[in-house]
Amino acid sequence: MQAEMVRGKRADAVANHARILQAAQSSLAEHGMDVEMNEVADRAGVGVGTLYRHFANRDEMIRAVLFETFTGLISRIRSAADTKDPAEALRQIPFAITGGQPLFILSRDPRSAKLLSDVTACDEPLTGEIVDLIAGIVERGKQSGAFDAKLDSSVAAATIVGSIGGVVEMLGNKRSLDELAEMLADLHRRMVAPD
Amino acid sequence: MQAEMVRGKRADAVANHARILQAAQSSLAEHGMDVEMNEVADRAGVGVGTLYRHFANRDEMIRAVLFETFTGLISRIRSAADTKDPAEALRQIPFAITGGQPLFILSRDPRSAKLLSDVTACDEPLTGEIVDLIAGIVERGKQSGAFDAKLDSSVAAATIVGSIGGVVEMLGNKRSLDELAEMLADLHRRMVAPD
Amino acid sequence: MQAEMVRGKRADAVANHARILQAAQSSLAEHGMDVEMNEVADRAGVGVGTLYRHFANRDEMIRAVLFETFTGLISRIRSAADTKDPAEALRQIPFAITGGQPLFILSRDPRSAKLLSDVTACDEPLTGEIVDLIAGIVERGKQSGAFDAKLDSSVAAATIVGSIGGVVEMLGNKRSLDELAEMLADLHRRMVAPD
Amino acid sequence: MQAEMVRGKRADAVANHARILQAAQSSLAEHGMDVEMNEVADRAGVGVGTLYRHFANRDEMIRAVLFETFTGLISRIRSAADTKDPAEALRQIPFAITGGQPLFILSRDPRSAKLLSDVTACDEPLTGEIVDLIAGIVERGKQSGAFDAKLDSSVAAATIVGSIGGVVEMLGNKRSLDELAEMLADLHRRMVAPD
DNA sequence: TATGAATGAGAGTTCATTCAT
DNA sequence: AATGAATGAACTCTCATTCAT
Repeated sequence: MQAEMVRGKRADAVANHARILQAAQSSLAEHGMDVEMNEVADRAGVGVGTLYRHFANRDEMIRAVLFETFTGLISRIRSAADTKDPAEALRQIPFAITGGQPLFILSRDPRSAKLLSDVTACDEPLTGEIVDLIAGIVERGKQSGAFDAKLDSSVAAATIVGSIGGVVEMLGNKRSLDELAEMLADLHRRMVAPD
Repeated sequence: MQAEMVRGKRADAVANHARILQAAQSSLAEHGMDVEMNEVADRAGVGVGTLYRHFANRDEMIRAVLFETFTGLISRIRSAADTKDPAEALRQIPFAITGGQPLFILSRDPRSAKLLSDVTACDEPLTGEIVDLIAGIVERGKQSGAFDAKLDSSVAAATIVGSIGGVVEMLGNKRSLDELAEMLADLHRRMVAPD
Repeated sequence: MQAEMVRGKRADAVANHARILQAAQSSLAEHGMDVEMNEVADRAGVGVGTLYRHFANRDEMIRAVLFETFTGLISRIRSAADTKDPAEALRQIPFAITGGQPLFILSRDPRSAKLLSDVTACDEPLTGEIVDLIAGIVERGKQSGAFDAKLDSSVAAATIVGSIGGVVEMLGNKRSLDELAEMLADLHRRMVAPD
Repeated sequence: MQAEMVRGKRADAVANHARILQAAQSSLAEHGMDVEMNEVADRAGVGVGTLYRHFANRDEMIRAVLFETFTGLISRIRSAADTKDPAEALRQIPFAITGGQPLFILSRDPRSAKLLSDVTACDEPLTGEIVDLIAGIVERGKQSGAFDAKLDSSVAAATIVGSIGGVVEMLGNKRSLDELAEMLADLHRRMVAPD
C-alpha cells in the first residue's frame, strides 16, 4: 500500500516512522497541542501501540514533530540571515518562514515551549531564536545605513515574525503563500526603510 | 431564613456572575483553552455547581468570556476606525488592541474560532472582523492619498493585526504595552506610507 | 442504604471512605497486589472517580489499606510483647496475628514492602518489625531461663511468624482461627522450651 | 540453507527449551507472577515469538516452570518422607524444601494456585500435597511413639511448611540456607517431641 | 524456523457534568 | 440557591499475542 520499501522489517519500520511523523504533524496542525494518540494512530494507519514503539509517550511524539519542524524552520531562517545584503536577507524571511510545514502557529502555544525546553535549554517561546536572528539582520541594516537607524531591532523583528504568522493564519487559505510572502517582504521593506 | 430581599439576592447573583467571568478570564489568560472548571470555581470562590448555574457548560462559559473580551476589543477598534484621519485612525489601532484583556492570543487558537462560530456565523477566526475594520482604514487612506495606493488593504490589515499580536506575545513581558504600541504605530505608519 | 449518617455530605463522604477502604481490603485479600481500581469501585458501590477523590492513585489506596492493617497488626503484637511473662507473651502471638484482617499474606509480597518503604523508612519486608518484636520475647525468655538458652532468637521468631502465616493460609478455611491459634501457641511453647 | 541436520535442529530446540525455562524461572523468582514475556525472551536470548513456539501462552509458560519446580520439590520431599525413621525423615524436610529453586514463595501467590488448578485438579494451594506428605511423617512418628501423640498432624505439618517458607523469606538473604535448614530441623524436632 | 514490529484490549487516571444535601 | 462529592466517558499507556518477513 506504500511504495518501494526495499526489504525486510527495517525498511518497513522506517517507512512507518515517517508515516507516523507525518500523521502527527497533520494532526498537530489541525488540533494544536490537543492531538489525540488514537487519532494520530488512525491517520497513520497503525495501532496505538505502534506509536509507543516509536515514541516513549505523547509528549515525546509532539516534541519530535516540533523539533523537526522548528529545526527546518530555523535553518531556513539562518540561511536567509546569512545573506550579505541586509535588505535581501530581510526579503527572504517571509519565504523562509512560509516555506515549511504549517506548524508555525504552535510556536505560540506556551505548552510547546515547555515541551521543548530541554532542547532549547530555556522556557521562553521558540520564537525567541527566530526573533534574534531577524533582529541581527535589522541591526546589520541599521549599521550599513540600509535601514532606519532609529529602529528598535527586537521590536522590528517581533513585528516581522508576528506579521508573517498573522497573515498566514488569516489569509493563508485565500491566497497563495508565495504571493503573501512577496507582499509581506514589500511591507517589511517599507517598514525598515530610512525616512 | 426563607424569602425576602429578593433584590438583594439578584444583586448577589450579578456580583457572582461578574466574579465568575473575571475568574474565567484570568484562568483563560493563563491556561489558554485548557481552563478547568474547578480552577475557575476556586478562583471565583464558589463551588463548581454555581458555575453551572451561570453557564450551561464549559463551552458556554468560555464563549461568554471570549464574547465579552472580543466585543470590547472590536468596539475599541471600531472607535479607532471611526476617526476621520486614516493616519490617526491607524495610529490608534495598536493602543485599541493592547488596551484590553490579554486574551488576544486566544483568537489564534483554532478551538476558539469553533467555539464562537455560531456567534460569528462562520468558522473563520474572530480576527476576521478586526481585519475588515482595519482594511477599511487602509482603504480610506489609499483613497485620500495618505497611504500608498498599491497596498493590498487586506494583507496590510492582517499584517498589522499579526504584528501587534506577535509583539505583545514576544515582548509583552519585557516592555510596557504602551511603549510597544507606540513603536508599532510608528512601524505601521512607515509601512503604509507612500514611497 | 447505610446506617445513621448523621447529617450532610461530610457524614456521607466519611461513610464512603470506610466503605472504600473495606472494599479495597477485601479486593486485596482476594487478588493480592493486582487489585483493579474498577473492581474496588464496584465492590464499594461507587464510581472509579470517587476512588480518586479519596486516594491520589492506586498505590496510595493500597498503601492506605496496608498501613491500616499493619498498624493494627503491629500494635496487637506489641501489646502481646509487653506482657511480663515471656511464655505468656509468646502464647498470645498467634492470637495477635490471626486476630486482624486477613492481609498478612501481603506482607510477603515484595511490592508491598516497596509501597510502604517511605512509611517504614526501609525496603525490607514489613515482617521485619514483627520478627524483631517476637525475637525480643524469645530473648527475654532465654535470659529468664523459661526458654532454651541455645535458641537463635531471630530464627525462632521468623519460624514462629512463618508458621502462623503458613497455617492460616493452608488451614484457615478448614478450621477456626482461634482453634488454630491455640494449637500454634502450643507448638511454639514446645519449640522454645528448654530440653 | 534449507534442510538437513534435522537431528541438530532438534537438539537446538531442546537446548532452547531449557534456556527458556531457565530464563522464565529466574524471572519468576525475581518478579513473582508479574513476569513479562519480553523480559523472559531477552533473558533467554531469543525473540518473543520463540517463546510462543515453546508455550501456548504466558500462563502455560509459568505453569511449566511451576510444574517443574514443584515436581522436583515434591519428589525431594517424597524421598525424605520415605525414610524409615520418622525423626530422621522430619529432619530432612527443611533441606528438601530449601534445596530447590527459590520459587517456594510463589506457592503462596493465589494466582499460582489458580494457574495450576487443572494440574492439581483442585483450587487449593500447591502446598496441599506437601503438607499431606509431612503429615504422614508426623502420623508415623506419633504411632511409633517418637512424636507426641497429642499432635494434630495436619497442623504440625502446616506449621513446619510455613516456618520453613517464612524463615527462608525473612532470613534467607542473611544466613546460608543450609545453616537455616539445620536450625529449622532442630526447632521442628523440639516441636514434635513428646513432653 | 526465528524474529521483533505491530496490534488492540484493558488498566489507570482525569475532568466536565450532575444531583443529593 | 449554593455546594462539592460522586459519576463515568474518554484519554494515555502497557503488554500478551500475532504474523509478515
